Amino acid sequence: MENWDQQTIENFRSDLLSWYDREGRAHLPWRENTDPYRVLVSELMLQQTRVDTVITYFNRFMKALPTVFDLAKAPEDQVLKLWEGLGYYSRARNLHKAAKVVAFDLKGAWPESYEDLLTLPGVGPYTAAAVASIAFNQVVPAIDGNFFRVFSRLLKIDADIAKPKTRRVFYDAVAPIVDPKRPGDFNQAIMDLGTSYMKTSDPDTLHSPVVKYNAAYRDGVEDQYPVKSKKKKPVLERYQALVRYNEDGALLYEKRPKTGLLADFWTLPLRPIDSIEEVDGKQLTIKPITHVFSHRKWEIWPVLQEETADPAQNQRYFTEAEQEALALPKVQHKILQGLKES
DNA sequence: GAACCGTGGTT
DNA sequence: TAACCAAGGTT
Repeated sequence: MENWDQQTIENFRSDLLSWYDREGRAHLPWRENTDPYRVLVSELMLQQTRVDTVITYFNRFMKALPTVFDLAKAPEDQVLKLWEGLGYYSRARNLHKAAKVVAFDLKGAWPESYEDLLTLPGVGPYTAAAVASIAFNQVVPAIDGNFFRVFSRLLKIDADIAKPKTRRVFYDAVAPIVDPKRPGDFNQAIMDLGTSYMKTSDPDTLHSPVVKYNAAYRDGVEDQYPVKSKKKKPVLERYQALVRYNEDGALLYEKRPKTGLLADFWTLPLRPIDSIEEVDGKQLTIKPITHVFSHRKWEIWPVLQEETADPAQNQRYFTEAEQEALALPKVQHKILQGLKES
């Protein structure tokens, strides 16, 4: 691992920030100002999600709920509808909870320190540091995937970034490097660097504004960084989706459990099947509907049912108009699309 | 600390 | 296509 002296650190800050001032993504909507509410909403949305995807959601969200008080007062249905399709829905519920804490418990007085921000639901080490530095000028490194990638290459840090304890290694190495005058811009500059000249695949390191600080590139081993162990592949699960209409043409849905995957969302009733032979002649599609989550792969066979008994306690019929007003997960939209095409 | 938690784009 | 990746947090 490299160790920079004070002069190198100061030169690095200067080169990084002058590049950021020239070529940083100042146009991103959440960089319009440093309102902590806007910063928090954007950071929650950006967790494990691409910038291009978030832009549309962010603008729509801010237009519907412009202040932390608007969000705190909003019904959860509205928040989830604004989040529909973004995934990781606990983020939306935690953001809603955090807004209630700030608006109601704290009367709009935002926590400004890293430690205090960490207490908000959905706010972990990265997000607390991002909000603290961007909105409140606190000098802390916002260690995300970009940060790991950029500094693993610059400093040749060999620790596996998939391991939780590695965060500490990076924190210790980089905390002294964060610019004390412009910590928020420093962190955002690292992100911009990490998605441009120092992106994951096919980087353009030679033309990077900080190429002269890049130890991995200097030594011809840049492609070995960051060190990251592999994820496990999603496990296949097969289901029948029960397709049942009532006399009004409304479709039967079932509420998912309050915890776990797609917690508390409505989908068609899903019944596990152990083998393909269990799907009988009533199936509605030639091919199954497939959907991949982060750790599971669903294979779904829609099967037409007769309207028989009354809906169970966790079931309800929804008309088409009611379905459109609901926040539904992507996999449910896929099922509906599959039915329409059959 | 490993497993869990969505979705869409890229290789 | 399967694997990998993208501004992580919670349990």
